[in-house]
Amino acid sequence: MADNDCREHLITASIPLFAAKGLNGVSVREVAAAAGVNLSMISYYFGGKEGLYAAVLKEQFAVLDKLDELEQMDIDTLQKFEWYVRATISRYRKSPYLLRFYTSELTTPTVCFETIVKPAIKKVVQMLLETFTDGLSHERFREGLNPADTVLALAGMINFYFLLEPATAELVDHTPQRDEELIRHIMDIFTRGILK
Amino acid sequence: MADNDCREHLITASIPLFAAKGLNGVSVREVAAAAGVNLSMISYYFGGKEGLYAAVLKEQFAVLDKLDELEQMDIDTLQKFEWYVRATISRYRKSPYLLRFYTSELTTPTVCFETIVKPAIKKVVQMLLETFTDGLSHERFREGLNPADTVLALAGMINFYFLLEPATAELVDHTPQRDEELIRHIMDIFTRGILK
DNA sequence: GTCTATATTGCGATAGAC
DNA sequence: GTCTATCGCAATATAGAC
Repeated sequence: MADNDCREHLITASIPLFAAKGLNGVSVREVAAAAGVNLSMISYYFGGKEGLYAAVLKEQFAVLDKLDELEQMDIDTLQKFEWYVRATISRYRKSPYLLRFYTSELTTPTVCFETIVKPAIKKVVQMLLETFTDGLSHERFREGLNPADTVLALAGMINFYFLLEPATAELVDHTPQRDEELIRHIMDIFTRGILK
Repeated sequence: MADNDCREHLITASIPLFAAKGLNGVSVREVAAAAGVNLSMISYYFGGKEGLYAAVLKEQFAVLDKLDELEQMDIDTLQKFEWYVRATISRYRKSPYLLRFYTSELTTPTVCFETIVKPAIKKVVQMLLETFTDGLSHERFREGLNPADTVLALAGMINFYFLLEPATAELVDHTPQRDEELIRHIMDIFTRGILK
């Protein structure tokens, strides 16, 4: 195996395993076999199983950095929210394991929660809060809206839809073909919900 | 230890442990110590660790049965949705580990997912779908609403708020004192979002 | 029903050869 | 860098005494 292909193979192979079974549900032997790599390479490259898991999480959450663009965009607040919804959905489509790591860390946190996951979530929420308060002055939002409740409501509508997929696949069509309809639907409820 | 106090002690002590660390993150020794009970009692009463976990999940999800009342209530559709929101929040307050089992099973399912969790979730979603379609004829809902997207949006707003608590506690006030404000806020967005 | 003691398996990590 | 072989430990489960 040339150079540190090993390293990449281990990360790639362990993503679906960690996502499906969690840190404790996966053994180093299992990961090594899936990666087609010797068991000892995990300690060599990552210092152990937890190190590999941390590397996976770091890579998974790196995609959230793109959300920074939102601040400098020259569009109105509601368009920014729609951009967030659209970016979130496209992120979950491209990175189908991200939400699992997200919620797995929220419910059964590892050491990575404080260092990687919590900061990432706080950053997103904070960005949404700023977007909302920025828009308060020149948008026609109705009175009495609580900023936190408002942005969490929007985030909840999208994220929960994907979170529930394993349980509702037979009840609700979760295919990407419906994504545009879903976006319009969520934005319709949200927009009518917060405008005067 | 009188009668099968052992059994109860084991369930009670293991709830927070399983909720915080998942099935694989907890050892039988740990549970036995927390319950003040001999290790072998787990196999005696539950046939092993997985049996104890299944018993815990069954008990945790039993509270969802109360949602059946909703069907026979003689109130309008929007009031039914508010009752659901209110019942969900009060359930999470009384049973603070329920959401963790919920999401833990959704992200890293055990054998209990198919037998306990998925049926429970489907039942709730189905009930919300019926509530919505029942209301379609005599409520002034706007045209073009997708039933599934609509009820999942409502469920998402509530559930996600609680799910994010570990990450946003410093950013958002999650105390029960604000529950009434949260209910009103979610219902305001939802109501404006779906009415004509 | 409850205990102790133990059987057995699988785990993560690494020493040392190449 | 990659391998084999193995160490030491912790896991679940249970046999058998009381």
